[in-house]
Amino acid sequence: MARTAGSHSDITGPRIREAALRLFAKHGYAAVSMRRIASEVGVQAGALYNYIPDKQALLFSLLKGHMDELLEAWDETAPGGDPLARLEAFVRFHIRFTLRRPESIFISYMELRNLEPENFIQIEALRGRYEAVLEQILRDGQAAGNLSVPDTRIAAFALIGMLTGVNTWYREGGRLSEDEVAALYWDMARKAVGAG
Amino acid sequence: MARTAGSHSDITGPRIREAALRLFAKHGYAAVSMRRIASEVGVQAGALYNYIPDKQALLFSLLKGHMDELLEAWDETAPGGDPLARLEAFVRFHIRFTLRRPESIFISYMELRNLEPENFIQIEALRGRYEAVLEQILRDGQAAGNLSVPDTRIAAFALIGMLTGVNTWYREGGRLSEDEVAALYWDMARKAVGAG
DNA sequence: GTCTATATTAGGATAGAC
DNA sequence: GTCTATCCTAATATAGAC
Repeated sequence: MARTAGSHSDITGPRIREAALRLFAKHGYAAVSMRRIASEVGVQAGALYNYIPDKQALLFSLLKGHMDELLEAWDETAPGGDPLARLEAFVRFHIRFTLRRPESIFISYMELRNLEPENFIQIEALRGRYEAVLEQILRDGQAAGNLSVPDTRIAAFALIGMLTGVNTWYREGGRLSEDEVAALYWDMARKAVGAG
Repeated sequence: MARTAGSHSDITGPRIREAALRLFAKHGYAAVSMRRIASEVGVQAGALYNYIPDKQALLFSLLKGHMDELLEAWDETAPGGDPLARLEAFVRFHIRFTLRRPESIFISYMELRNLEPENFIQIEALRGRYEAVLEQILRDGQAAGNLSVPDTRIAAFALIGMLTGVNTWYREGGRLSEDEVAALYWDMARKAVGAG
């Protein structure tokens, strides 16, 4: 949808972020030029700089937005009570989020190395908070005798790695629904932490 | 170690590959220039082209070399017999390989998107062969009643994701030895597939 | 707010001297 | 086999017209 001229401040900003997210996920931050993003949006490269100060800020904004959204979504979802129920909620939440925001999940750890040091520190801190959520659930479950893992910290990493890996094979419209995928992963995750 | 002149064909070739592997893993293929690789090796950029036709061929060569090495190493390691023993061997093999070749493992799936189509197809085929190894073990174990997973294909992806994730936290010289890490992961992997 | 035009820097790759 | 020098292309970012 090529366009010619005029003012579209309301929609251009979001469209820049959408295009950048999609292109960064597909080709990588360093491989995507500002011209290419602009072309996807239907403007010239110079117009992007009405919305972002530079390319790095665009990447940071996408990652920061993703992590904030992830943590807020969990805070709204998180149940209390039984550690095992909380673990199941976390697993299903993570799978659902990963399936619905595959590009955000993808760049949020693929493009960490392209963040400048200050930005990297901020994103890493948010990531750490998310991992700590799972580790706390595992610790509580261990203390309550609901489950048994050799090391709560490493078990948390192992579980997140297992769950996030769904991105490598899942394609929308495939043989399994979102709920079926979540059920499969919950079955394996539950057993992995000795709550079988 | 800057150098000035002379002929070093025996060592320059391998050093180019080592430098490229390290830099690609740290910063990403697209973010690393040929000049930077040359600088690490201690030659000028033009000299690289005595060893490789272009940058893309360098990336492909690294990924191809890694996958070949991975598959050959497994063929030499793979035991026969009991599916559960084969599964344990696979888990320990994968953890050991991942810990010893973190950079190769890292770029072998981070840089897939920077491969040109023909090259991508080749690497994907090799990756598929490796995943098929694990899936066959799971199928055999399922048939023999050694283990129980909801879906052998997805369980294979889940396990590989879990195991490869060790790269995100393991640092040499940390509190855990390679064998201890392998034991932790084997414990979780074994339980995850219902062979607890 | 967007365009066109451009300053400036850096990239991949090659040519020819040594 | 490596160096220096360079071609050519493309990148980020900015300036000024509309």
